[in-house]
Amino acid sequence: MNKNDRFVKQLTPKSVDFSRWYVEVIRKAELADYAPVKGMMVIRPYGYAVWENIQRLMDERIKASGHANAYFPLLIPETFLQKEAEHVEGFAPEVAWVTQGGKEDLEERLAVRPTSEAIICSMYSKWIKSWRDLPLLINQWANIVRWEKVTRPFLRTTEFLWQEGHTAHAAFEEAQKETLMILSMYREFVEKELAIAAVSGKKTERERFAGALETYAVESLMSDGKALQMGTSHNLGQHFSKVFNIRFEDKNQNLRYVWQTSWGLSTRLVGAVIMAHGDDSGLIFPPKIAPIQVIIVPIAIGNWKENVLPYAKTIEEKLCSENVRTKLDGREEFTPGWKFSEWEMRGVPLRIEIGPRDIEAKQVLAVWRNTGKKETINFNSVNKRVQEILNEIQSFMFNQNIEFQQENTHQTDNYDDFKDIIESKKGFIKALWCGNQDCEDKIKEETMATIRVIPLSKEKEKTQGKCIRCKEKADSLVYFARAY
RNA sequence: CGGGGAGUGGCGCAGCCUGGUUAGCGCGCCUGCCUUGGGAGCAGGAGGUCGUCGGUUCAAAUCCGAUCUCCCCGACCA
Repeated sequence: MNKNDRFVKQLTPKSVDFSRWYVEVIRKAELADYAPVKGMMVIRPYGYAVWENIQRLMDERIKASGHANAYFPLLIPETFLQKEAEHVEGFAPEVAWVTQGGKEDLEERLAVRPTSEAIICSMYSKWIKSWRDLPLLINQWANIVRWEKVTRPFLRTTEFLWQEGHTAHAAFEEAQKETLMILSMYREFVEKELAIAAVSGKKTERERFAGALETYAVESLMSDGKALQMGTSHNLGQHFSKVFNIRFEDKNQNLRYVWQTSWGLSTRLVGAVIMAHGDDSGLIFPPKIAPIQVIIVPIAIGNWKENVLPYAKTIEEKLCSENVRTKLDGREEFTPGWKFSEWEMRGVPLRIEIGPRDIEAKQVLAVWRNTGKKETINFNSVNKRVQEILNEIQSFMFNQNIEFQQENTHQTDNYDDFKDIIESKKGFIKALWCGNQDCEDKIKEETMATIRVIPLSKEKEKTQGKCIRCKEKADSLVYFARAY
């Protein structure tokens, strides 16, 4: 067995078995581990660091757009959940219930929140009395429990972490504006920070959030060609304000119900980053969210501790002082080759090698994780150049993902072609649709593809024609895909 | 929740069909020496009531039943 065989044995190649690669790389890279309760996982420090970066970058945006963070209770009385008919019907199958406190049975059972509309609305009805109280713009970072039948680490777990924004407005137009503002914020976040190309738009009635007037979503393609919802933004209309009695007196002394929105994105995004960017050697993190952006591997030869290590430490300190997340791997028990593979598997975007030859030449060797490209950098310009390279890697990864999305976005007006593409090539299919839910259901039955989004910017000329399946007059051009 | 597969030291597996010494192998781990520019080598060592509960038996990792968890494929979802 040669060295390469041995390496391959450690991680199922992505190209051979995508699902297996996914769960293996999560465990080997120590992102997460399974917990004893079905569908629950432990997010380990390396995985949690990714979430913390996502959280930080998202939180900045949430606050910059005028929202404030708050925290609402984990447990929701059953009667609260039941107020909005569609809401309770939608979530009933996956709610976990608390029925006992200590040894006493509770008079009313309590839901472990599957989402917080009910509890937040009940509070909003107390807080909102006047037009002066609006808009109310609150976000919370919280955990959520949904008793899903099938679970996968990060993508769908029984408990997950997310942010959920809940806003209340005086007019429909304001709520709609908020809904779409958040939608574009999510998309910008996904593309800029996660380096994943996205499409955004409205959901069909079938895919709409339980209780919402309209649901919008950002969707991306994973590298197996399946689509993943990256974030959703809902215009709740007055569905909740009417049942929770959230009213305000306007400037003309009329009593009115508020218009609401809610929106969220979750730890699922960690899974998205894994699936969108990884390769046969393991993870590849976009620099913006990488827990470690630069790994320094000293080449341990001879009395390297005297020759090499001090230089390596100096470089580490320099980069850290510039807020580049840098780690020096000075462990003596592993060879450089072992460390190379290890940090590649763990997705560190840039590796810096420094050995006696480099010291001699007053340089370091930088190696790109995504392309394998190598570049020598003079000692004096390490700080500047490393930061440039990290930016280059970020945009390279994004551009590459845009290309991937383009290559895997097909368009057809022939249903047989449609079936063929979904089966063989996967990816997005842009096709005309009549707007009829029955047709949408049939397409799902026949092809397992669903409508991911109806793009907002309708290109008028393209929406003219016939529905891909029923051949009735088309209502809109939509994105179909098989989805997670 | 339906169909399929799997649970044996940290990881990957063999053993089970046909019950019977001390449950074995590779990797990892610990100690020492030696190495280190793409997963080094040698020597010694630690670690397992075989997922859990119950049954059959003189005797169970092995046979039977139940249950939990994981993986894959469907129906449901961030």
